[in-house]
Amino acid sequence: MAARTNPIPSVWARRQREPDQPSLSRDGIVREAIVMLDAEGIEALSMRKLATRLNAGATSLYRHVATKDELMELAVDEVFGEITLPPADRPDWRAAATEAAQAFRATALRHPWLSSVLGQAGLAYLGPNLMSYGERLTAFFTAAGFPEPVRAIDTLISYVVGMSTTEAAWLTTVARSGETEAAFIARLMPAAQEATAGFEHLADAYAVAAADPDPAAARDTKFAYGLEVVLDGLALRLPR
Amino acid sequence: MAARTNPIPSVWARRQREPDQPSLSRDGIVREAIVMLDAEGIEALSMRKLATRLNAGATSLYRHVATKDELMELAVDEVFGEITLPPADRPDWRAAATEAAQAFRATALRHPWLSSVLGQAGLAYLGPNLMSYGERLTAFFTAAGFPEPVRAIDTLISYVVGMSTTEAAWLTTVARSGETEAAFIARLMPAAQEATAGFEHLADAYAVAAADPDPAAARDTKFAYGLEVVLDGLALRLPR
DNA sequence: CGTCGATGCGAACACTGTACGCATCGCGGA
DNA sequence: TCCGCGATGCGTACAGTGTTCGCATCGACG
Repeated sequence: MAARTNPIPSVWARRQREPDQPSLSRDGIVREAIVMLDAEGIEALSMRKLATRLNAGATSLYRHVATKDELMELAVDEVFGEITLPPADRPDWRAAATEAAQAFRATALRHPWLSSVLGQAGLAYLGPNLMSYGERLTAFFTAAGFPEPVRAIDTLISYVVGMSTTEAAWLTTVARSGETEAAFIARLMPAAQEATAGFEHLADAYAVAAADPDPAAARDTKFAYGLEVVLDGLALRLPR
Repeated sequence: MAARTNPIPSVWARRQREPDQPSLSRDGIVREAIVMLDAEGIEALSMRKLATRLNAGATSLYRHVATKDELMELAVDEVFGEITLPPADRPDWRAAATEAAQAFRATALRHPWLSSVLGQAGLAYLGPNLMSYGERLTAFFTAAGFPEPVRAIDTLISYVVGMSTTEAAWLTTVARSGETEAAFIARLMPAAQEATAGFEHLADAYAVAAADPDPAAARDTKFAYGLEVVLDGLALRLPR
């Protein structure tokens, strides 16, 4: 670090530790990967591009991460850490479940690549943040008096995962088009009309959906509707 | 095929139409792709390997299919065609919905790669078989008197998709290990115990699940439980 | 000062999806 | 009979991918 007076050229070639980029670290790699995934989508993430962003050589990443799949596992668990749950002593299980479900959906939509990874790997990651999410959710349902709390949360998060991943995939398609959601729907309508020709119920449904001026709000209420359905069904399982 | 006596070399070089392999066709390509996907998983499917299986050159496929993504779309819609729905005049909406849900799950488990594709592309494919599935499902709920049949089926298939894709991803992981499901679970237990250390509810749940002698049956009842929950919730939306 | 484990990285390998241009085919018209 | 012509097959090539290997360099410790 001290200025050496030695004129040997190798001095200039010698790598100097950059203070703002404290070399490579597992966490740094994962974090930058998430930034890239959010910004450019899952198919744009390559080890080489990621390394370039970190001012590193492509293969240096493999000192901190065994494989790209492992990197994705770490990224998934990292974003699961974003999900904030209500405090454990919340008395109203229904409000708590609603909050938990909506928090999950919010992060799934904030990181649309998540649905791709879940489709390939499922929820079997065993990462600490996912574990803690499951644990706290189970605690809510146990405290509420559910006889089979694990079954209950499996049902709930199946719904949440199914709706959120479908939604995220849709939003990814929209984003790739570069248009607003409403504009994309409008452009899609001719194809949809042709595809639903002969299917009267669907044709109606598509027409109604396409006429909605605020698609994002429509998705919100659609999610909320299904969530209420599931919670109603679960409430019937409560003793008394 | 017949032994020609003409010694001109070009005769032997001339391509002979194989009768059993009636050259390339879009349907044939899609069908063989599905066979490969089922047998070796989604990451094993490459255009070159698929072409080799069809006794074709790699780039010949592009005469019938614009891109690999398009091929996957076609494959997805093809397997949606496998889903058999109960006859439309079935009076009991609940039985019909159960059958439809179970049929979906069955094909999702028979073609585990489907969940990967759905994670990336969602259900926005507009393929004819998917359309017809949606149409007939909507018809059931409309006939049953649901005020918002589209909302109802969105909720139902969100649950079904969420549970089925998670299950399919799990089964893929198991299959890659080459072990039976029970053996794989047994081998996973140490890691799971470590991962759930400090999470008492989860630790219990994992221990109980690992002790089950028939994991496949356990998955069946888990799916059925959640399905009943959703249908109960939906039943509350029926007038009267 | 010398050594050692950890870290970074350039080159290379085996693949991938796909664009391009040429060869070949069966067929309809002159 | 011959000629063209559109459809089909395919060899080559390109730009990229994840990952392995072996070498260079580093900071810390004896």
